[in-house]
Amino acid sequence: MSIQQENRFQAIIAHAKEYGFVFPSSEIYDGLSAVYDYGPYGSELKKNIRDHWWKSMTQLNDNIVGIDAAIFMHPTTWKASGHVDNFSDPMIDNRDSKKRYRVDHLLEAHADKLAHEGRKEEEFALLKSMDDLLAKDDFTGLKQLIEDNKITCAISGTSNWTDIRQFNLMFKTEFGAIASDNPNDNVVYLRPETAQGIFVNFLNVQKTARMKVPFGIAQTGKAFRNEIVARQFIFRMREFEQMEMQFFVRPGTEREWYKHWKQQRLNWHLDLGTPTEKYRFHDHVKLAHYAKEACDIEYEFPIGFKEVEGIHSRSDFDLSQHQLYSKKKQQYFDNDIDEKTGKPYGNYIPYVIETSIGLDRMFLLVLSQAYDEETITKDDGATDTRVVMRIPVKLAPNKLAILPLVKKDGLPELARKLMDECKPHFRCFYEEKDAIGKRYRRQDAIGTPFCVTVDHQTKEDGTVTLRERDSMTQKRVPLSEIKNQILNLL
RNA sequence: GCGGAAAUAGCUCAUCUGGUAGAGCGACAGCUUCCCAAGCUGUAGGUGGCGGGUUCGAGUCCCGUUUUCCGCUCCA
Repeated sequence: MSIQQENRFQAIIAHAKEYGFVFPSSEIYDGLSAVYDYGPYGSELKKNIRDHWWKSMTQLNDNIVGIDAAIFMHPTTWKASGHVDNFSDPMIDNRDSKKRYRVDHLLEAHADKLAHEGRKEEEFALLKSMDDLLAKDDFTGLKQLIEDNKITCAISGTSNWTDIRQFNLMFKTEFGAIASDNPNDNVVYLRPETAQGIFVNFLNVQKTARMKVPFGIAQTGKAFRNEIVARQFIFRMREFEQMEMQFFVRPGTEREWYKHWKQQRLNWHLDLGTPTEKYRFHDHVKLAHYAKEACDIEYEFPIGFKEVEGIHSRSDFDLSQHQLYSKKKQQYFDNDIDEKTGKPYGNYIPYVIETSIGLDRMFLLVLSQAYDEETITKDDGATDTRVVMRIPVKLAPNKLAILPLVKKDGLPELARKLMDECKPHFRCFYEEKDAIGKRYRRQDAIGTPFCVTVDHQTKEDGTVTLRERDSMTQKRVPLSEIKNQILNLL
């Protein structure tokens, strides 16, 4: 990463805070690591991104419907999905090599070694002790076990171990107001992904909305993960928001749908005006256990190319797992005629293509793409810098600023009238303080695409100046046409 | 997690070798102003990250701690 890019990232973070887009969480208490709050303009921008995604998914595709599942889900959900097993392992670090190990892996490796040396009884004893201690979450005992067996790090060769720590990637909380003797009785997790809320509702949605495969279910919502490293601003947060769509298809057609959605999703990004060269696909070579094909859409952030969205061909893994754990059939009966057999396709568990985009990452993408420090030369030859957020019109927090040139001679009254006319239709901002140039710059800094200035000529011929953010050009437009002109651009 | 650096007003910074904190910008109020910020006047805002120590006296020296940034590490 170059110094210039580094500075640019810092500048964007500072700008986001100073202009009410993103604040560190609980800042007056020194903040909460990897948690952020969205301010007045940030919350508008975020909402606009979410709405834009939602509309493009559900309104523009008649075979996609939305849901809003709860963050709390039955704990078995996460056993079925594999999260319980994969997201909470006791770990230990070797202080010399800085290498981190899963405790069970470390002990099992040692047990293997014992087995190879023909010390079967010791092997079994070790594994049994390990299982007992793991079941009790006895980390002190486990560390003692590692030390007693003189297990060393394969890299440093030393046994200079840290204490054992549990890495809970999922947040746990207690369900029910009454405490139980066994705390495990009441455990629920804050969902680490929104997808499972879609999968467990697959049949509810299919039946009630009378959907036929292929169809999709879209959802936006918060998800929670304990990230090990908390850095990189809102790119990596413990509480974040996903926008996911699971598309259910007939087995055997997943390939073409995967390709379809891969292209569709890239088009969605490009449609916002971002140059193609800022995007690239990253096809996964190593696939997760459930995946048949997977890729990321990466955007060139100031910190390099990073994943914004993932498109995964998940096979029937999720629905099959839920069928297995819930003992409820997750099948769909397909009445369409299979040309090969002349009969309906019949019952099957659909395959799934997932598109999953991080709303907060998309937000950061928009900020990164929009932020610009521009040097402009004035009429007298002097130079000046302008910080402008070139946010796409449809995403901008404010669409229009309405500014009387001076706050007298009846100009504020005319401006207020326009404000009243426009504000039911799109978000407007009114200001009569300070010099007009200063007000323009303030709007540039928060990405308002248009400013209308009411001046004395308005009183004579009913026209105002409409000033465009990116080019700073202005033209005279009849006051009566402003509302419709802006509406046409949204 | 390890190593390094930093922390003074909303922002950028100053306060020489310890003597009880200041500027510019910004914000707010008013004046002025007929189209691209930095005209005028006024106002607000700091227990100098937090805790402890040395000292007659600490923003300044020492220790601890927290947070942030950088590098490495880790990452479903």
